[in-house]
Order: sequence, then C-alpha cells, then structure tokens
Amino acid sequence: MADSKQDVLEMLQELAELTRVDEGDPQSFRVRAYESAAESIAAQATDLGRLTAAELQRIDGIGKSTAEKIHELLATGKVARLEELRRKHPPSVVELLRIQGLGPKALKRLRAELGVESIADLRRVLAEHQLRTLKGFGPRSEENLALALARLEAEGAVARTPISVALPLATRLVARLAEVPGVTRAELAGSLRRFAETIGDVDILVVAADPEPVMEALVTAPAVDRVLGRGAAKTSVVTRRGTQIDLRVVAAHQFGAAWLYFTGSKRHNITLRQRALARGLTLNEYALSELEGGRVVASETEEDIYRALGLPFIPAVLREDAGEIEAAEAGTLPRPMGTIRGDFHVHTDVSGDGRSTLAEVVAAALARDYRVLAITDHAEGTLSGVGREALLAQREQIRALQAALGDRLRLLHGVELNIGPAGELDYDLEFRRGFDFCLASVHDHFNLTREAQTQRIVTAMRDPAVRMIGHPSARMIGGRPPIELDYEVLFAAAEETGTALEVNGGLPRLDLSVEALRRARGRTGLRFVLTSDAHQASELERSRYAALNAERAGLPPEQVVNAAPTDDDGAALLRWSTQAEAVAVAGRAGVRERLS
DNA sequence: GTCGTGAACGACATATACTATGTAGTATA
Repeated sequence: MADSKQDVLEMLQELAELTRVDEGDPQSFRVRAYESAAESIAAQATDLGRLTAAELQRIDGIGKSTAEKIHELLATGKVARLEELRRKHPPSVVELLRIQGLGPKALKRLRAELGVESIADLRRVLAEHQLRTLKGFGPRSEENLALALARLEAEGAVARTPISVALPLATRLVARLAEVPGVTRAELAGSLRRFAETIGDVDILVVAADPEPVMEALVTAPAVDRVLGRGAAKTSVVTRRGTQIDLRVVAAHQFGAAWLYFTGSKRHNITLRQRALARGLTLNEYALSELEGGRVVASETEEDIYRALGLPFIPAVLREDAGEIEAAEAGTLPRPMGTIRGDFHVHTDVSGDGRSTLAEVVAAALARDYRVLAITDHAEGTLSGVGREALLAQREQIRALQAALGDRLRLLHGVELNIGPAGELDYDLEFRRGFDFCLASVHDHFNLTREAQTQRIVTAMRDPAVRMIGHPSARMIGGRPPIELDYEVLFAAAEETGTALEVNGGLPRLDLSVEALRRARGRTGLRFVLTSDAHQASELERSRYAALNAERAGLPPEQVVNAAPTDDDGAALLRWSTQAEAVAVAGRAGVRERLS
C-alpha cells in the first residue's frame, strides 16, 4: 500500500475539480473542503491504509463523509460519488476549464445555454458567432476565447517550471528591470523567493515612481512572447517557453506590504489578513491600516508589518501557512543556517564532467573564507570517473597545495564513490581508506524496489570508509523522479553508523528534499552537510541553495555540520572534518567509542 | 464538505487588478 496516500490525494483533487464544475461556483465551500482535506492528507506521514475511520476523522479537515470516501477507495478502488460526477461531467467538459479566461461560471452557462460539451463544440460555437448572443459576452470575449483555445491546443498541458530553469530566467529579468531609469529596487517574489522546487510563474516586484517605462521594459524583453494584461499597477506576460511573468510596480513607501503580498504563499497572506482583522486592522498589498479611519500602521518593510501584527519576521522560505505563524507567535521559529564555512562535495576537471582546475576551485573557496574544502571527484564506477593513478596524482597536488596554504584552509582529498545496485563501492577498502573523505552516491539503477534501493544505501553506509551519502534520492527536479526509499530505515542506519546525509544544493537536485528533511526533524542523532556539488568554481555558491532548502524544512542548524553559528569561525567544522579523517582510517566502531 | 457550539445550524480565507461589458467574472499572492 505504498501509494495509498497518492491515490487518496488524486481522488480528493478530482472530487474538488469536478465539484467546481458541478456547482459552477468559484467560491464553493464544498470544493474548499475537499482541497483542505487533500492538504491535510498530504501532510500525513503515516500509511493511510492502516487508519480506521475514526482515526481518519481525527485529522483536521476530514469529517465523516471524506473518511468514508477514503475507506471506500482503499477497499474497493472506487468512490461512488466520484463515479457519479465523472458521468455527469466527462473529461471533454473538464478540459474546457484549462482554457485561460474561462472559469466555472462561464462554463456552466456555455453548457446550459449553448450546449457546449467539448472543445470541438466550443470551436463551432465560436465560428458561428453564437457566444456574443449571450448576456455578458461580446465580440471581444469571442476573440479572446478563440485565442486562448488556439494556445491551449498548441502547447498542450502547461507544466510547472523547475526552479533550475526559472531562477536564472528570473534573475536576468530582475537585472534588466533594475537598470530601467527611475527604478530604485527590483526584487524576486512569489514561489521563487520561497524557494519552491517548481514554480507556476515568476513574480517580480519593482519600486519606481513611474511604472510606464518598467512595464515597457518587460513587454519588450527578448524572451517575451505575448502580453496577457497590462495596467499601471501590474503587467503579465508569457515567455516563448511558456513561463508566465507577473510584474508589479509600487511606490517606495509601499514596498514592504507589496513584497509581503507578492511573495505569498496565498494561504500565508490570508492568515495574516485574518490576523489583522482580529486586531481591528486590514492588510492589503499597499499597507496595513486601521479598519476604522484607514490610518496606515505599517507599509514600508515586511519587518514593520509583522511587528505591527505582533509577530517576529518570518523568513520567506517558511511562509506556507504550515504552522509558521503559530511558531512565530510562540517564539519557536526554526533558526536560519549560520555562515557556511566549508564544502564536502566539489569536483574539479579531474572528473570528466568537471570544468575548473583544482587551483581555481581552491581560489574560489578562499574567496568565500572557507575553512575546509573536500575535493571529491568521481570514482571509476561512473562515466565521468577516473582510475587510481589520476586520483593519486591529485592527492600529491593537494598535499603540495596544502603546504603552501598553511592553516588558512584545510584541504581534504576526497572522492565521490558510486553505489552499485547491491551497495558495492569502487576500488577496494584499502584504497578507499587512503582518502581523507569518502562520500558515496547513487548514479544508476534507478528502478529497483524500495527494499533494494534502501538496502544498497545502508550497505554503503556500513563501509568503514564512507562518511557521507550524496544526493540520497538521486532525483532531478523536472527530470527524474526520486528512487524509492524507506526513510525510516535509512535514517536509523545513518544514526547507527554515524554517516552524514547530504543536502545537495545543485538546483536540479536539492536532495535530500524538503519533504525528506522534514521527516528527519527530531532525529537529533542525524547529521547533515550542505554541499554545492560544484562542477565549476563559480558553482560553490550553490551551497547557499542547500541552506535555503534546509531552512525551508525547518532543520535545526545544530544538526548541520557546516552551518555553524557565525562566531564559531569554523572551529567545530574543523573538528568534524578531522573526525572524518579518523573515521576513514580507524573505521566506524573505533570512532563511535571515541565519540561516546 | 468540516467544524464549533450546543445538539441543528451558521460560519467557513482576504483583498485587490484587469478585462469586457455595462456589473461581474477571472486571476493573483
């Protein structure tokens, strides 16, 4: 029953969608109830199949009716109410809702008054100019629907954009807008600022007295394909590859309120606005003001607004209405990661896919004021890997460089081992022990069973030379799904063997994921390492993304080896890396004794 | 649909921009 949760989620989401069509009401409370039930289920870690109806109903947002539907689904594979809705609203009708600009109310009227039951019907009605005969519709509605329909057919389903694609695009656009004369500030907002793995659109906020040249700069950007809407306050465009960009321009004194609003999440905003109302205040994207009289209480910075609502500042990565507002009130918000003082997963051009020389990578680490740097090129088991001689030559190079560096930066000669399908590792134990630092990662055999995948990694953890597991799920956001893993077993083995787990900051990876890291919270024996997995010197900055990912999960900094508090100056990290060397030489058992 | 209060019923997520039509739908966080 590994996928029962996914089945239930899909059932609830389909119920919500079909009920929206059924009721023709964008504000339906029934739809909202299904959606909120789905969110509660999504947050559940336990296997739903094991829960009784009574236990299900104890979950917030799930009552008698939904509990029964879940049981019905798990027992029979079907839900009568869903089947009924499916008959009433066939896929050809539901598909119509994907047309931009066509909502549930218009859809209901199109069906009732013009008999539109499919995209083909809609095309016919548009061609015969029947739509403009309906009250509330005119020639422009016809024209726009026809355009939206053509686009939908050209593009198919619009997928969400992976952060690895969206962030570089958004960064370029922000830079372009920042250069427009009169612009005093340009910032990323929305789900990108919250560091979501995939994003629906790019949100950008600009401060300028005159919005006109800013809007003009956006609509004339080379990547822009078409303009969805353009006004004095906001403009929306779509790029050639189908990513929507929303731009807002505000006055400087409104920046905080606007950034807060535009960053979201939507649910976080709604909860904040409710909180404002409870205090006799109202919050919109321009200001927090008094309900009576409208006097502005705060608007210039996000900090001001949170303070006026009786809250400390909540970092953008936590704004999901997943308990962060309550935690802020109680003073139990997770603390941010400290300054990163070292990296333990870095490639040079010794790896087939590496681009920078050892000297370039070391120079970049020095520029970042790192205390420790582990060079970890690929072992021979992967396509980009190298044999013993190349690695031994690299070791000589590193030792010589270390002598020149003195104690400014501690260099570790490491290696990224490949974990075979049965947990086998490159070289032999003797050779592996010769490294200062071994991390081991999965690079192939992605389709084994959950038990086999878990076992191969646990086997690698038990190797005396392995100190860290790299990108444990091996996923690529927007590309390859994660391998199946039993995280309970994985975490227990990591604790038992003292093996650290990587938080890989490479944007296609972000592995472990936020979801997996959340499951690790509370396991105080687990240790994590933020890494860049850099393949060129400039990519060392990706460890910052790893930090954002860890913060998003609410991971305590003390469980993260290389995110020590700023006043520590890397001393703890040096101890840990020295310990790593000890592990490589002495093996696990000896170190456990020394640590205890 | 769920939930809290009181045992059946009302409340339930806010506030705004843009567009096309002439008040309301759709969309955004």
